[in-house]
Amino acid sequence: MSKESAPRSSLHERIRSDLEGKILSGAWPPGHRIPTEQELRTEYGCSRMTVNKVMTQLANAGLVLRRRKTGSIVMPQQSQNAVLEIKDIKDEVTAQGGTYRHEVVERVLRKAAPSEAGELGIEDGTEVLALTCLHYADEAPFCLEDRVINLEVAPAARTESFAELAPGVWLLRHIPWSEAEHTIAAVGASARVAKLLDLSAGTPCLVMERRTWRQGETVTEVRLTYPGAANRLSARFTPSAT
Amino acid sequence: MSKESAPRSSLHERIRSDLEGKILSGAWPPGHRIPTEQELRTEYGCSRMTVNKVMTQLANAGLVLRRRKTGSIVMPQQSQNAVLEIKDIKDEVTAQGGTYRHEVVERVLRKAAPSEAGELGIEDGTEVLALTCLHYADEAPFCLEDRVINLEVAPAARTESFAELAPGVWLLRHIPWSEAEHTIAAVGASARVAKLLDLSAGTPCLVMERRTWRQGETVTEVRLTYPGAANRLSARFTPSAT
DNA sequence: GAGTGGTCTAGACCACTTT
DNA sequence: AAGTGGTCTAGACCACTCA
Repeated sequence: MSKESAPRSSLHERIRSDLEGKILSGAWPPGHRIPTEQELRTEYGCSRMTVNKVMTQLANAGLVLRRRKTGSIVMPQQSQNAVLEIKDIKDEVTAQGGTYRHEVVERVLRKAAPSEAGELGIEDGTEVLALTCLHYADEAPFCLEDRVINLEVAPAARTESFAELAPGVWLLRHIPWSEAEHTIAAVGASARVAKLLDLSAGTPCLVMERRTWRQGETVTEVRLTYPGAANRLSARFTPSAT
Repeated sequence: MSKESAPRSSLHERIRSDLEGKILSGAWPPGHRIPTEQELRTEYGCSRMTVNKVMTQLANAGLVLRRRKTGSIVMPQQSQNAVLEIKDIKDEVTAQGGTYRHEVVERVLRKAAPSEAGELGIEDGTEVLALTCLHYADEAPFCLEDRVINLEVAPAARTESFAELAPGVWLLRHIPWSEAEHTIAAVGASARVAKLLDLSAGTPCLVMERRTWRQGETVTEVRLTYPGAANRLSARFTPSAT
């Protein structure tokens, strides 16, 4: 069997759009039973593999719930779980037309303190690199970066100055991560933060802490402090994950 | 051709894990050329469809870059773009073993003011429902919710008291969303916020604004204000999207 | 022109779940 | 026992891109 015409979008994409539309428009409300793969195959005049591909994608995206024997239904209860994209610092600035630069304020090679080792989930005395950087937008400091790098996982960082590439970007290029954890909070600026970011003490700041692992080993832990009023984290997204 | 044994995990899952391991461990560094589908087919002794399925997933997850003729490579530059999950307010509390309740402080049915209509991207005079709610954890207020609902899209909200279900959850159950946008910032508590959340004015607070659309129409806009010190948003995730 | 991925098919067997 | 999704195959044609 051969196909005949030039498909602007692929068949499974068109089927997917069609089904997504029915779900997101509310035409098929949560809990609504979706035709079986056999029925869809007939409806769209294609093979079962093709509709199966679409349904698998929709299930991964969390739009439908698939069950054997009873068939698939529209996901009964959409999760409020949503996701916020965290952008690269440089991109944040340049996207707004600003000029970006960063500066390494402090660079200390030392052994992990016991408390630190516990936090990082590494052994006492493991060598780490502690960095403090300032990120500037149009020559005004707008982000303070306090970072600890596990040299056991990222030995190449030992001799890296981070003058050209900021630590975050450098790490991404050299050490792929497999898992990460974020925490975001609002805190008043400490004396140190106030001085470095040129604020008055107590100014509300957005603090993001991120820890990154590669295959179970901690790669790095970083705290990014932004003056809260001037800078925002934002993102636009859809409920689909695929 | 038939299969013989009981696969603990499916074949494509095992192939995927294998390839992911090679990429995430660094054995295949960014830019490394991945065997062609033909080679993988031979290596794993399966059909091309199966390796194609795996490679498609890895490409969707952003781990590999696929190109015709030249073949696929490990994604040269992992994006720092990551995602932060935003959880349901009630789940946030109960996950920590607290007791949760909410209270509707104010409920006003009115026509959208011109400025508001502009923000929401709706027409002047569209009827909206403005809500103010307090969310309590163990009887202490921990989140202030200011919400506007577009009644044109969600007419059922007109007669809903939101006494049982908080507005966020109610909307999820009744009006599926297709797109959303988040913004997070740190601000000092205003007099109004301080009073409602029982804080002193100027206390750093985490403010999350979320706007939700369904098929291009604004469904709702909400501002959630959390005392910054006590509450944090956090999430754990992997770079894979699939 | 040749190599690669993108897509699709027709059919098959299996696993799970409900009846 | 029967219905449904989960997976896999062998083969095919096409589209894109490089040489």
